[in-house]
Amino acid sequence: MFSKACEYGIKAAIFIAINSYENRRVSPKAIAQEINSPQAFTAKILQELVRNNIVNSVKGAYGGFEIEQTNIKNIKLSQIVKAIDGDKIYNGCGLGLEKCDETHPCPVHDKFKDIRDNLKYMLEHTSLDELAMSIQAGESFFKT
Amino acid sequence: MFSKACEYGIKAAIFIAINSYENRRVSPKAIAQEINSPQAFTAKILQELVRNNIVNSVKGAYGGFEIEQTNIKNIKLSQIVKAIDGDKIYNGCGLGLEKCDETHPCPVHDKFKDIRDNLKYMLEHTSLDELAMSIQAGESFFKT
DNA sequence: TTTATTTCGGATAATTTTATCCTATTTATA
DNA sequence: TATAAATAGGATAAAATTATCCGAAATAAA
Repeated sequence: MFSKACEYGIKAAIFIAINSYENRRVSPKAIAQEINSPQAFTAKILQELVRNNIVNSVKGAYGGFEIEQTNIKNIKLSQIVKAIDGDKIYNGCGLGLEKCDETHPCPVHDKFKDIRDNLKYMLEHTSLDELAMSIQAGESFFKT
Repeated sequence: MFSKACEYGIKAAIFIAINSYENRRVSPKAIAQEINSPQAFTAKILQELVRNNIVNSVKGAYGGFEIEQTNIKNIKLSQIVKAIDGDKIYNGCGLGLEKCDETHPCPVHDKFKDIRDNLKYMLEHTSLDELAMSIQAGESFFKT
């Protein structure tokens, strides 16, 4: 579904959100430990999230990654996914055709339509805030 | 969504089905041309479909790949996907957790539930026959 | 201003996926 | 039985993804 990079990116963003609500910046090291991901690779993905203005980074002592508290509710899963994996997951063709739409569909186009629309809707309507809350409430988990 | 191998496998199976209805066996070369895929790689994927009893191969002169006509209606997309990509697409965790279920969910588990269930249902209820018919009717296409 | 801390970013390596090539094996037919 | 036509399968290669390492740049605080 998502690439590993994207999975790490989503989990990292959630963890940063949780800490930003507590006014704490977090390091790639702390993030990687918490979400169970390779640290250096996670750091690369964080750079990508920074470039896409999803998280903010502060260099130097007492620095780290953070998200402006007022933004956490506005950030949608779709933004993170798009920043890392692009939008092929809900805009691409299920069978890899370059051009695939109503007028020139692949054999599974119609079958996938609802699923892809639902996926897109879900990603565009799920906020980082929701996900952070469920972790904080102990209702969901980063690691198995 | 699917791997390239799986995309090729699905398209190949559809093309074989169409030809099997006409009592024609097809070669990896003909398949690759029709579905726009690399021939040798496609041949590997065909072997996998043969091993999973989804298509039948006949070696030697006048040989090729075929599917028993009476089976075409019974073969579901889920069988092809499972043979090539496994079932992680609808049984795996959206964030890559080894163990992720109702009692120990990842942050997006609930959000993905309906989507994955719908995907699973669709794959399990879409037959090769349907897809072959839509191609034959000129209602869908293998290439862009 | 120096030092310690921290992210940034380039280089590289490992792994997986995708793709190619070549030979062995099988089989129908002449 | 010999031959031509096919698939099977092993060995590689290429490309993409995942992962690691290290020095440069930035920054807060002593």
